[in-house]
Amino acid sequence: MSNKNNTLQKRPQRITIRDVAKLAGVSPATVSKVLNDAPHVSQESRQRVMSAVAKLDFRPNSIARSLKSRRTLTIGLITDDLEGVFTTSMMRGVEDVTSSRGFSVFLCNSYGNADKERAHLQLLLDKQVDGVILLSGYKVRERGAPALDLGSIPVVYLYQYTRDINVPCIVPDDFGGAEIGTNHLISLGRKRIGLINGPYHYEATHHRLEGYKSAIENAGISYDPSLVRSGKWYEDAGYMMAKDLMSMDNPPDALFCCSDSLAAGAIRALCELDIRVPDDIPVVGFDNRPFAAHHVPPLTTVALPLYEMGRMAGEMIVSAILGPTPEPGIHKVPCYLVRRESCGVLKASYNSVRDETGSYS
Amino acid sequence: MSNKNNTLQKRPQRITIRDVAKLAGVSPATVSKVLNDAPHVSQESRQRVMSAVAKLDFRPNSIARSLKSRRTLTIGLITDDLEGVFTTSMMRGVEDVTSSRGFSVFLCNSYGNADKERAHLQLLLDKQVDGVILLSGYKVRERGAPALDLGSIPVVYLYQYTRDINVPCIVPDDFGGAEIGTNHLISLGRKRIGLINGPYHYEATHHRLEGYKSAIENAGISYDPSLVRSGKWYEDAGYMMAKDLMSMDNPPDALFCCSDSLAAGAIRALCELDIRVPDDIPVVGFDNRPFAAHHVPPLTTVALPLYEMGRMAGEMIVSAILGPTPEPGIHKVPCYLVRRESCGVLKASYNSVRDETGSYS
DNA sequence: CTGAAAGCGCTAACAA
DNA sequence: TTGTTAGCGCTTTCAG
Repeated sequence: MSNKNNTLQKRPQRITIRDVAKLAGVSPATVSKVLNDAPHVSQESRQRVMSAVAKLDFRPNSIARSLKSRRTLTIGLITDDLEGVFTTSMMRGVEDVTSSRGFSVFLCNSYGNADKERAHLQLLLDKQVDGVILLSGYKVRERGAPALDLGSIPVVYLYQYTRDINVPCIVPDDFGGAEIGTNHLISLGRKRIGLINGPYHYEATHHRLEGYKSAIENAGISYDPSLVRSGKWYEDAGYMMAKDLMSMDNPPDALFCCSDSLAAGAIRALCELDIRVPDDIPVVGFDNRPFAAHHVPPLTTVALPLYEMGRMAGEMIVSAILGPTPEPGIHKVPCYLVRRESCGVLKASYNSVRDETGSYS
Repeated sequence: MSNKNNTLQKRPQRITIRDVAKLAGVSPATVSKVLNDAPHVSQESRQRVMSAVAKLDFRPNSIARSLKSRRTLTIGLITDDLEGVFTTSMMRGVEDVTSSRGFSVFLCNSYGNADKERAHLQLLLDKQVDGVILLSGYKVRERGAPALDLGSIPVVYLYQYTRDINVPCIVPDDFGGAEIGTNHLISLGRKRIGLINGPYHYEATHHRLEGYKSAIENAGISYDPSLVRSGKWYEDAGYMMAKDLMSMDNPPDALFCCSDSLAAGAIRALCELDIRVPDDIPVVGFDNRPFAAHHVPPLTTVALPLYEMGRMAGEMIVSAILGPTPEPGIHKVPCYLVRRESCGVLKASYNSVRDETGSYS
């Protein structure tokens, strides 16, 4: 039974390259060439094909094209935590870049579960994706490789350190970020800068400590380990560590906190101690979380370049697919300072930041 | 292996159904039948095929399958605002459901721009998606239809009212949610409940007002319009409206705010006026934003069922594709109350909510 | 410059 | 029950 008979209800037969060929009075091969900007087509044929395409509103079927060309112009994006606080900015970066290059992205959420990751990867492979981005909310990833062997399909790690050194891996420049934050406090004339850091099982914690030291020492201040604290990333931990630091005989004259939550907790502690921010103690945070702009006082903070990281991951995966092959290994994306009132009064308007306490108007 | 820039690199030949057939000593058609659990295959052939599949680690090529079957088991998810505060929960719901049904989802971000939406839809059509979900962060959508005619491809609207009544449209039950919030305050013995609402160009605003009225009147309290305020959704607006309400000769004895931001602003105002929350004035918010759990005091709030809405959208689109055809028109998903301290002391632990001020440990 | 022909990997009639 | 055949819609030699 020919399916010309049942064109009506189910899936109306779409226009094919043959229809275009017929209307233009050329062969399907010629239409294909025109569609792909291939050479060796007369101006005349090209014109006729183009107008036939326009007239029929023809669009080539990507599936058929992919089957032949073995390219789907499709990538998979697997995230550990779709609702993670850092995830969407990176996703947006990936999506912007890849879609501008004509790629589509399959969204997969693994919940950090290896079985789910494997299942998603399998499906992606079946669907012949051209590449995969593995995005993590900076969780510690035990595994150094994807949960499934991807064969020759390129992979890029986003916000996730890995032991697999043959693959590009995009992370923030935590060292540089810590330098920037510390230097800002130094530029305010502070000499005893307390560091409120995260737990040491995070890579970032070590890099940020080193960046802090580097800035301190470059300023000719000697590193004093008694000014350094480490704990969870949460608000409460910041509160505790700040109280602890301020109770020293020779307390710090500024606080650099390695997350905005820590900074919020620290400021709460300072508040309770009747220490004014920023007049007595300026405070710098890290991350540039949306709430930082609405904190009281608004937080000066070292911004994580999440969107840029996402863009870079997108560019790298596209590059790995279309060439040239990107450099494998760690790629650090610079952090930048966002100045707000927790480090001194600003005259102009703040850096514009999405309104976190209500983003719909 | 040379590879010029922008030259598509082809990947090595994968194992095909013919390889399996050869190894199993049967025809490709038989392999296909086994793979698709079709009848009329001997137990013997089935066994041999299965073991050949296992031995070769064969996986059918979805692209080839799709070309033939005209089904891609793929849907498109277009969001107005990938970084919107309500977006990811819904996305997660969609992803959970669709992936459990064997579908993959293409993620597209339109930035609320019709041209971008059109371009994405075009690409999705080219890639032969089986269905599309249009997700909005509850922005007002001027257009009542997708930016591109999708022909016979099913569409579901998520968190977005539309004039297109032939399509399923999933929204929260704002009316019911407002009833729940208001009733909670009534159950606390309050009689003059102030309503701090959003702007009237949102559908939700009207529904919530009606829900409030309904609850009030069902409780035998007569509706007093002087207790109702409307303004932007933001914190500042909540502050202003609360101040205004509390300056009345006969001020409210409770406040129902139609967003958590409004509630935060209202509480700030009450604080300034030395009015205690919840003892003098209990306050209920709306949305159950992550910060609500960490507010001081933690906010009792009417939760938007975002994840459930996402799941429902996923179920509907799958249903529209595989049958049975889902009911078109508006589907309201019930809101629910989350009790925290802004309405009275709680003995037990709070409802568990993701930690918003630092979700990584 | 153009088009006929041969597939990409899989499915589905239809014969055997 | 099985295998043969004929495509899905497009690309790509390779003769003409």
